[in-house]
Amino acid sequence: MSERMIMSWGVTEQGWRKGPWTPQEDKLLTEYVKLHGDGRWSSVSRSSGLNRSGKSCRLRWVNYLRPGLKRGQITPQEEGIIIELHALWGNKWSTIARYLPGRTDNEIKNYWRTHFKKKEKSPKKQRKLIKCQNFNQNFVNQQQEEQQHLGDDMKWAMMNTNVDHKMQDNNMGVMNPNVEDQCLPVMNNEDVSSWVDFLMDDELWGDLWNLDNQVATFK
DNA sequence: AACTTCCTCAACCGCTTGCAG
DNA sequence: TCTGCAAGCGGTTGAGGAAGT
Repeated sequence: MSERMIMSWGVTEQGWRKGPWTPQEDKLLTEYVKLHGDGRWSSVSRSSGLNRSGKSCRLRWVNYLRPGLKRGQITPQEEGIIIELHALWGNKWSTIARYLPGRTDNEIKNYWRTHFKKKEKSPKKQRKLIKCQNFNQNFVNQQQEEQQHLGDDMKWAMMNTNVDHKMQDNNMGVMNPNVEDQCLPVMNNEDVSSWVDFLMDDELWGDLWNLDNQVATFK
C-alpha cells in the first residue's frame, strides 16, 4: 500500500482513521482479539490503541484477519455451492457464507458480482431468462397440481430469513413465488440439484441469469 | 511505450436487527 | 412498550493492476 493512498483517505468526522489497514494496525487488532476475543467492537477500537471505528475493526477482522480464512481462488466446487445457495436464498451473502467455511460474505458477494452479474445484458442471457421463466412456471404448475392431489400436506411455505433453520429443522428448502421479493419456485433439497442441472444445461453456465430481473419476472 | 478500459476486491456507507435498560 | 446503542448485513465505491488497443 502506498503512502499516497493512505494519505488520500483521511479521517471521519468522529476522528476515526479511514482507508486501507497498515500491517501495524492488523497486528494491533490481531493481538487484541487474541487476548480479549472478538465482539464488543466499540471497546476494541477504544482499548486496542487503534484509531479505527468499531465497524471498521469488525470488518477487518471478519474479512481478513480471522483465523481459518481461505485466501485465493474460489474452487469449482465452491462455485457450484454458491450457485445453488444463491438460487435458494438470493443475495443472502452471510447465509451463503456459512456453508462455505473460510469464505466471507464479502468475498462471495464480490465473486458473484464479477462472475455472474456482469453479463446480464447479453442476448444469451435473454434466452436464458425465458428458459428460466418457463422452467419456473412449469415447476409452479407442477407443484400446484401435486398440491391438489396431496391436499394440505404440500403447502407453500413462507420464505423468510429463517429459511436455513427451516432447512435444518425440516430438511426442506422452501420458497414462495407469491411472496414479494422472492423469485423462485418452492423446491425441496432434492430439487436443488435438478435446478442446478438445469442451469448447467446448454450455454447457461458461465453466463448465469440476473436474479434481480428474475425478481421482477416472478413477482 | 503510452494510453484506455476492464476487472478485482478491500473498505466504506447506510439501513436493519437484536437486545438491554 | 419505548428508546438507544452495538452488531450485522447488503449495496456501493474507488484504487490498483491487468489486459487490450
